[in-house]
Amino acid sequence: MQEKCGRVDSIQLEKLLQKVPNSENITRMAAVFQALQSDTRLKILFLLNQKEMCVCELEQALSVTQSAVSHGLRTLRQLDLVRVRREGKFTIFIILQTSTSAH
Amino acid sequence: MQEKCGRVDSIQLEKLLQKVPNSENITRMAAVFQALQSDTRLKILFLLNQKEMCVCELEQALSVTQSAVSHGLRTLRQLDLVRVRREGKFTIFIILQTSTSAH
DNA sequence: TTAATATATGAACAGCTGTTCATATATTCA
DNA sequence: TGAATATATGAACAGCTGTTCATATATTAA
Repeated sequence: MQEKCGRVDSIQLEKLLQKVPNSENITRMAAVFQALQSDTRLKILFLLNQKEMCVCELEQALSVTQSAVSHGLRTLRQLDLVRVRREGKFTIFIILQTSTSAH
Repeated sequence: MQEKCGRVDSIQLEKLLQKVPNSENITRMAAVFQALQSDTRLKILFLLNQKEMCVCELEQALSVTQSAVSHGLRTLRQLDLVRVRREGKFTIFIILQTSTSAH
C-alpha cells in the first residue's frame, strides 16, 4: 500500500480497516438505510409501528397512490423490515419489532 | 377524509398520523439515512469512529479518489455527522459521538 | 358465474446520486 | 517568493429511485 500523505500510517490503517464491517455487511446496512431514506417508507414504518395495517389504510393515511404504497412495502419486505399476514381479502403488514423498539 | 376500504377507520387513522413525526423531522431523518446509504460514506464513518483522520488517510484506506472522499465528507458534514479541525496543512475529520456510541 | 374489491407488478419517465476529471484554493517549506 | 502538498469544488455523465399509469392477479360476495 503506497502512502499518500505524511499523516498516513499504513500499518495502523490496515488494522483499522479490519474493524470496518466486511463488504457484505456494509452493503446490507447500506440497503437498510437506503430503504429508510424515503419519506413515504419512513412514514409507513412509523404508522405500522403503531398498528398493523393493510395497503388501503396506508394509502389513505399517506395520500399517495395504492401503487406507490405497494412498491414501498415491497422494498421494506425485501429487507425483512416488515412482514405480511393474510386476512381474508386483506394483506396485513406488520413491522418487525427489534428488542429496543418493543416496550 | 374519504374511506378507501372496509378496514379504514378514519378517526383512528387521524390519531395515528399525529404520532408520525412531522414533515420537517421526517425529512431530516430521511436525509441522515440517505447519507448512510452509501458504502463509501458508511466506511468513512466506521473508520472515523476509530480514529480521526484527514482526507488522504481515508483516500488511501478506501481506494477511491480524493475527490470522492471529499465529496462524501461534505455530505456527512452538512448533516453534522462529522466535524472538522484544522491541523497545519491537514484538515482532520472527527465523527460526532452520540451518547450510545461513546463508551 | 360475475362484479367488486384488494393487492401486485411492469413500463416509463423525471429527478437525483456518486463518481471521476479538471481545476481552484489554501497551507507549508525551501 | 515558488514549488509541493492537502483539500474543495464544479461539470458531466451513467446509473439508480420513486412515482404514476395501466394492467394483472386474487379474494369475496352476490
